[in-house]
Amino acid sequence: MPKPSVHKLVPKVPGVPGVGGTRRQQYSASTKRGLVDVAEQLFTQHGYAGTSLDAIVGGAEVTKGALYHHFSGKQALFEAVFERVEAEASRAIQKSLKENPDPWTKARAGLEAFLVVVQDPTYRRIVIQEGPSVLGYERFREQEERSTFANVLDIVRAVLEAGPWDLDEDMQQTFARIFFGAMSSAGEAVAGSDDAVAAAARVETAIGFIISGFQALADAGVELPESPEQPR
Amino acid sequence: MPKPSVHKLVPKVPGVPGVGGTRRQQYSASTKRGLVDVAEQLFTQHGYAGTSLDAIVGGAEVTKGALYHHFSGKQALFEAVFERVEAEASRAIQKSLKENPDPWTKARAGLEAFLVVVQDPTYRRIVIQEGPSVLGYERFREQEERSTFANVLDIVRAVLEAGPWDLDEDMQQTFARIFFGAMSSAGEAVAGSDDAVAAAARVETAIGFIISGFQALADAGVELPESPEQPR
DNA sequence: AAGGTTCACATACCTTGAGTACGTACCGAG
DNA sequence: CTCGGTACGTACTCAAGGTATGTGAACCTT
Repeated sequence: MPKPSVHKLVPKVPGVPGVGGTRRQQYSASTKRGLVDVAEQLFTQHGYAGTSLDAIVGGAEVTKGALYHHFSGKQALFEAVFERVEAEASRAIQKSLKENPDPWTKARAGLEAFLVVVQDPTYRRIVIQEGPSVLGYERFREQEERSTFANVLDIVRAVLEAGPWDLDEDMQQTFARIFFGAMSSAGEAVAGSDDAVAAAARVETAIGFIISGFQALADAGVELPESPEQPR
Repeated sequence: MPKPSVHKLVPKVPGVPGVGGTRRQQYSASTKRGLVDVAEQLFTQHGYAGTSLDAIVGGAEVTKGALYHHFSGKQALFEAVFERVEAEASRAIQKSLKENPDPWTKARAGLEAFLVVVQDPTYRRIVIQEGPSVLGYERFREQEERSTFANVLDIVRAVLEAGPWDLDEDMQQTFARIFFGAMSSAGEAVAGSDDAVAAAARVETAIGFIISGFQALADAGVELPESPEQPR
């Protein structure tokens, strides 16, 4: 006795198609989204290894057949969750960067947005904690490269170009990496703190101080040593 | 037919005990070390999830009975590996800090040592990549707190005390966190680079520049905003 | 409108691997 | 010498990821 479809049947009106594609496509996309939703929730709560596929398909009220129809396996499902979480975080940060032409205030706004993102339990668990292990370092870096890290790189470029220095691409990337790591670690400290508000204030003070150091060097016209040439 | 012992029998001389305890204790410690050795190697190569206990006990030429006699499970075995890797890294860094009384040169020496450590594939895989996921964030942080991070905190304290600022404990911790994250991320960039030497040089240039910013602020006598009071 | 085709699942099964229960040999104490 | 306990080895259980195959509903064709 096969289970009846859980989808509510909507009458098909030929001239008025649903928002996207045919009914089958809509239903398919719906169950797929449902799986990712449940997976995101369970992965956040119990981690990757601690979440069984049975629990996921049970929560989504489907079976493993559905899961393996949409995803090649557990890891692929995690990757879908990962991408969605990363994308949302990236959008949140970019949004805060809009309408901040001045690089210095832009940097501080970005920092603040990043500190908010990194306190989201889902982002912490999926991206920071489980991401490197589940995806492997290569894929993890690839994903970050074109989302959250891209934002940081953007900010760092703006700040560096405000100074008297002329840095090549590698050097800009290096500075961005350093600030990205600093902000990640700082964000973790904030999220792990008893008093997140006070901790966030401390972080902003500290990084603000570092930025002030940059400004001081910029004002003093201090040169940066040339990026060492690659002897190939 | 139970397998015979693999241990080479050494004659027991009552007056001259082996370097540590009785023969049984030596054998026991030997197999335990063997398990950790093999586990470290396999975890580094194939990751935590990708390494089966059968492979570990096979490599160590024992059985699961031995493994579960010494460790409560797979995670406990990983933790033993983790602690050893962390301890070794910490010792390497501390060694480079000896005989560097000046805080600024001490900071640069520590940075250099850290960049070497973080290029070790074992450290990268066990501590950075798999650590947070396998141990969970709490245990991971606990472990780091009293090893590698302690070194960074030490350095940061020395640098901060060289300046005109009087920072409370929380603020010192915050700065240490930030620099720890910066150095970790920078180290990963170095390790993931095609030309590790050039990348390391860039990192040292960049962080050196940041430190210069500190020195500039210190020389100018710039005050740091007071750490916000905890309202509770 | 009827029929066939394909997609979107459901069901049943296989396999791997972590963990457990229990048996046994060897070391050490008396 | 023997007796107790430690340090394993052996055989099993069970959970969980993955696979093979069946089935009905939706789409397309005429």
